[in-house]
Amino acid sequence: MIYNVIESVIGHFPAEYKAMLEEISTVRHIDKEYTILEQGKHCNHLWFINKGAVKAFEWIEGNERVSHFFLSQMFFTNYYCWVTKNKSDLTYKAVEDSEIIEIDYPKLEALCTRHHIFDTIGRKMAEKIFVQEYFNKKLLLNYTAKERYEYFEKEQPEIFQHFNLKDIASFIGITDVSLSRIRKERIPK
Amino acid sequence: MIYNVIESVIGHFPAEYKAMLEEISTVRHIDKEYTILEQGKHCNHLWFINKGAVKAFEWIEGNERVSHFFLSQMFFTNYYCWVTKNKSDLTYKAVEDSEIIEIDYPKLEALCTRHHIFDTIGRKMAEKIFVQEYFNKKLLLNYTAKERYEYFEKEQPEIFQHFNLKDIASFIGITDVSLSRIRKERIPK
DNA sequence: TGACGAACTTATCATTTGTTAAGTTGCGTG
DNA sequence: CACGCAACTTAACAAATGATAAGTTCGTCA
Repeated sequence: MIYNVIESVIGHFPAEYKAMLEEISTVRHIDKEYTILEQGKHCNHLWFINKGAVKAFEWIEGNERVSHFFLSQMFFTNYYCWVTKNKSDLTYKAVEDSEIIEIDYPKLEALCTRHHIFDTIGRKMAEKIFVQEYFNKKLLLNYTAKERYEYFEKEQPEIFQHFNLKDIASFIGITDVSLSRIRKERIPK
Repeated sequence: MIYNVIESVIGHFPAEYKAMLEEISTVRHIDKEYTILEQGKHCNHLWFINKGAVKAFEWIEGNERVSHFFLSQMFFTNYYCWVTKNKSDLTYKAVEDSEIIEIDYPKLEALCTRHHIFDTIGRKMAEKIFVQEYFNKKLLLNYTAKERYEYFEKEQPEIFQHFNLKDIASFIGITDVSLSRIRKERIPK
């Protein structure tokens, strides 16, 4: 539930604010393969996944380069777009039939200026996004593909239940063929 | 000048606030190789470089893995520490004799709660740090070592005037020997 | 139920990067 | 001034990853 996630970050979230948030939110049921936001378009929403799974990727020389995975009970948006006001560098696509809450960003900004609590939520979320990016950058810089694979296998096994190995390979920074080789070498161990 | 940098971000920065900032700041002259913040210690400051150059790195299997370069007229700190309250994962060291302004973080936080303008500065800076990390992560994920080298050579040539090639190689994610090879292959072109 | 395609694996060879060690250059310092 | 050291390069070989193509498995759907 979206309020559980919010309250885990800021503590109690009063009913009056819940009502405000609901006013600018829409629940959407989307099919597998549905494109939520396309590369080159502006990002005007914040999303929350009630059920399902979403990936974010970029076209690099004809291949999808996956940079983010989002699962049930996660918020997602292109924070880079919000900060820079640029068009989206990524495409966001559902990999399963999903139910998402779509929150209007301009209206959310308006709430932020009028109610400090929304500002706090926004800041805390931005901090979480930063730490996530920072961590993943360190993983890419400091560890081998094999170590990165083993990390995700051990620490984020849920990913393997929702995304295919080609997308996971891309996320790790290697090809699907290389990942297959790494997986093979691990079995006799 | 530090105020030019601040005003480039938020516009006019009134004299009364300048005085407040100066009260919690100390100008320090440090030697080449001086360690400003050590891995494993808490990060309680924000720094601004009046003159000089600073690198941030982490010990990975006996090698320095450089993750950040900072030059004159730049702010720097370990933002990850501020967000998570963890001890520093990086060591920050001057690579030249430098002059830096050291700003007390707890006192800065106190100013933030009392004067909204400091909060705004903090948020804008955090956004810049995020975009920087995001960009560098994309560079690592989407481009080859050679492309990354060419990017820095073209877009950030100042780096080459202050940091040695071993540190630059580390920053790009390869060994100094590999970087040397890449540089060699480029000359006959 | 049978054909197709997506997901994944395997094999082979090319390319990139790492590792080790030796060589060169230039600068600071006793 | 000469010595030593740090920065950088070069060479030879090893290891990791990419690219291409073919093979396997399995679920979907006409």
